[in-house]
Amino acid sequence: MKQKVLLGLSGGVDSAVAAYLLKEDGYDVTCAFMRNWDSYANNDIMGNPTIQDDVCPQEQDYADAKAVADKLGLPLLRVDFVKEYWDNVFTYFLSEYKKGRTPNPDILCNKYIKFDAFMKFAKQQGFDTLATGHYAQVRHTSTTSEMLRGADDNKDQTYFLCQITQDALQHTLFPIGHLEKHEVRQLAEKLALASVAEKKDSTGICFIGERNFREFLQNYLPSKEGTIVDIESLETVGKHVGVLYYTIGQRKGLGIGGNLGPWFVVGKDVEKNILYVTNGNESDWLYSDSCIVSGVNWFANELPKEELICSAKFRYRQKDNAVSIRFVDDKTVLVRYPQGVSSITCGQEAVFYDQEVCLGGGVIEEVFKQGESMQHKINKRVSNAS
RNA sequence: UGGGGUAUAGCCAAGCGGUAAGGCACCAGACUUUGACUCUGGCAUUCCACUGGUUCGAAUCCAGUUACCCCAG
Repeated sequence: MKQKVLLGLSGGVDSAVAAYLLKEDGYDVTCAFMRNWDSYANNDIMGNPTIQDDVCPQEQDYADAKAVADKLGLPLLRVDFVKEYWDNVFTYFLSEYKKGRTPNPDILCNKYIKFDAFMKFAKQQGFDTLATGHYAQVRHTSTTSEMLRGADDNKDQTYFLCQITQDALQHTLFPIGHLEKHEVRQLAEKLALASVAEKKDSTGICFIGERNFREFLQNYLPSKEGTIVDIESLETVGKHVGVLYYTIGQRKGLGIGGNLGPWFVVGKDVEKNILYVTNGNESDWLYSDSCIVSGVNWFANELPKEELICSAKFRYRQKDNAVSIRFVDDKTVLVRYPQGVSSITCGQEAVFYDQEVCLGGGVIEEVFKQGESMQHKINKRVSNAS
């Protein structure tokens, strides 16, 4: 009997080709189009470039997905996790921003929606396996499954998948993970999947889309003007419109002119509504050498007992950083990188790799330099001056 | 109201008689399933504080006006 697979079909080229490959491999494939965001119900008005369009992008994506499913002769379901997305992803997203941190919603979307809510739906509907068009690979063994980077290292998406459970991984297929993007497009071309073959890669928050980000946040978090202070001289160098809208390492949107070159955000005081910046991208205030990562999801059954030498990414598409990590408890690791890495941001994810294997990842809680938290360094600098 | 100095795009800032460098900011693209970073392009068609003058030709020289700064009082 053919294995039943439920494939998330987004209306993009990757999942379309994944559908074809699964079918070729002899699976009994059903497709599902997911809708997780309702712009009107979710008050996603400001900063939304398509809010006035006649055809909303989601429906266009559905039409494109439908065309693919029809072309391949596969059934297409529609599923709706708008409530789950709001409750499990977006609520957390906003609460993190309110704390002055910078969350990564797409990692939560994979954890709670695609590989949890959607996975449960699949099981209820009698599917053995879930598939998606991610650039990632799974290696199944008798006891566990490993997640490997996608073969196209320019498109590798394991970073976003670091929080899915071992159990979910065991029931997952990534049909295009061994391909490179241009091969996927070629296949789509060859199969005459006209609706998606030349479609531009989607960007922005998954299921929400490209937004003017500051305006997007303003739909949910109030503006509150304040000062921008140079952490070096402690002089006011500009004004901001809301400390929550900026992130560590950010250059654009500060509006600071003058002759000192570009400025970068190094920290913020949410209470006092002050944004701290530094001059030049080589500034010491941007570089840290260790951090604490919490809520770690580790794919292997056993946690390493000793310090482990591996590599890490602190943001998507960042080059691998050489690190050593040590578990301080079963969900928390201390990550060290004495060479120094710039702009590591609390709330973002640190994801660990051993060569091609994605080991797991967790949320960056606190960032240190020479044993002192970057936040403390800022606080100390400010209080020493006053 | 003595003397000296400076006035160039939103902010800095080159230019010193031959027809407006550069940086920051900003805007637009590219890159990108988060936020960022990065890259590329655009950004004073000339009233270069203002008004006259010299010159084939001035932001650049001269005179006056105005504003600000500094040193003296």
